[in-house]
Amino acid sequence: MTPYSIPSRKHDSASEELAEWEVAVVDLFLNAVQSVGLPKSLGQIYGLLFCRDHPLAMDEVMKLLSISKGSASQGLRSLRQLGAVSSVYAGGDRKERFVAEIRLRKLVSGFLKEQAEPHMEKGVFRLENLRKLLDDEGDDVSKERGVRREEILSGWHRQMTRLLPWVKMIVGKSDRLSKRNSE
Amino acid sequence: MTPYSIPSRKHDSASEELAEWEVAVVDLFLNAVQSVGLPKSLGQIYGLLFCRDHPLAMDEVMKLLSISKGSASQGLRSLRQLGAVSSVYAGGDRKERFVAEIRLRKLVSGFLKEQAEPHMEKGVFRLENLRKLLDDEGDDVSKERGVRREEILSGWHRQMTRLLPWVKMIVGKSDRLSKRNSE
DNA sequence: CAGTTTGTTCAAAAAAACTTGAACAAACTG
DNA sequence: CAGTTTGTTCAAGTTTTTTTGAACAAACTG
Repeated sequence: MTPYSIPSRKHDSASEELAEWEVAVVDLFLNAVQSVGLPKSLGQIYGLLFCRDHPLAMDEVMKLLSISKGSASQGLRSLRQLGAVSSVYAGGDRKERFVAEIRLRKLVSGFLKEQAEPHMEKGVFRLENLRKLLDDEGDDVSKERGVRREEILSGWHRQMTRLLPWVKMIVGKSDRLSKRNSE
Repeated sequence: MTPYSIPSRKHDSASEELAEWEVAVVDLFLNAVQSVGLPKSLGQIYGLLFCRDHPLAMDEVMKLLSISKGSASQGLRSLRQLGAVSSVYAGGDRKERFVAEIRLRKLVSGFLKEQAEPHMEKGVFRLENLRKLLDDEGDDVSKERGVRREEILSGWHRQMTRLLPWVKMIVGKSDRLSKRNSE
């Protein structure tokens, strides 16, 4: 377009706009997180940090992704809670800066701990409640049917509870094999 | 409330209202499906069918759950596509009736096939696109960084691809152990 | 066939989820 | 301390998703 190549001073960390491939990565994560039911700004932010070698501060994230202060703040908090980013206070600077966690094992186990496990716990209470309702059920035919259903659900719950550790283990293993271990 | 207990003739299949425990089960599934990113009407419908011993027709589902024709129609179609319900044409009746699949193995593999696998395939194309963009990247420093990221993403993709069969296997195994096998 | 039953589709309405930005708080700085 | 920088919160606005119901199609029925 312009006769001379775009000037835009590049400092790697914190250039003013994203490289084309970075846009593609951000978009990739945007889609990926939506598929597991997380807000897309989480994906954008994580994707950006994933691309960079050096920590970014919140205002840089806002500018590079053109998102609001609120989204950036809340998004970074959620990502930290998921264990997907960690913050560092580097440089003489007072700013908090963020880096992406890139060990799949950590990402998966953080996701499971924050998303799956709470659901499993809620499930325990729902099953307890169900048993209580069945105790009170007057109609014997209905009650018998309900008891059978409760047994099935309890079985499912037990099986899902068993599955989670395996998922962590399998992902962790491959992670360890694919590169030299870093933890 | 009323001096005499509610009359409501009960025929098990297709009584006019849900037992208290059935409401609890419907609500349980409503929450469960939302946690995996599916519309809540899917959970309600599945939950209702899960409770019943006999197939229900669409109009019965609509009435029992107070949902619209459109929701029932679309919901049942999605559930069938996921392999979570199957339809039967029983009785002299021309109506299509539905029963819930209650083998966890089937439910999980249906979910993975319809939800997870399409995402994994899309991932292949995204990675291809990323490599193409990196070929075109002019800035050598940025390109080098991008290539490293692409390697990480490819590794993740490979690992997730490996995980899926294990999930099916583990759930399938426990399923087989917990009750006599039925397939 | 005219009428009935059964089920699908899709535009519009409703509900849910996400984002924004202004107001606020906290911590530093000169 | 008055001023600045950094970050959080939340009500209001926007966008996305889901639900509704009326119109339509298909298949049977007398």
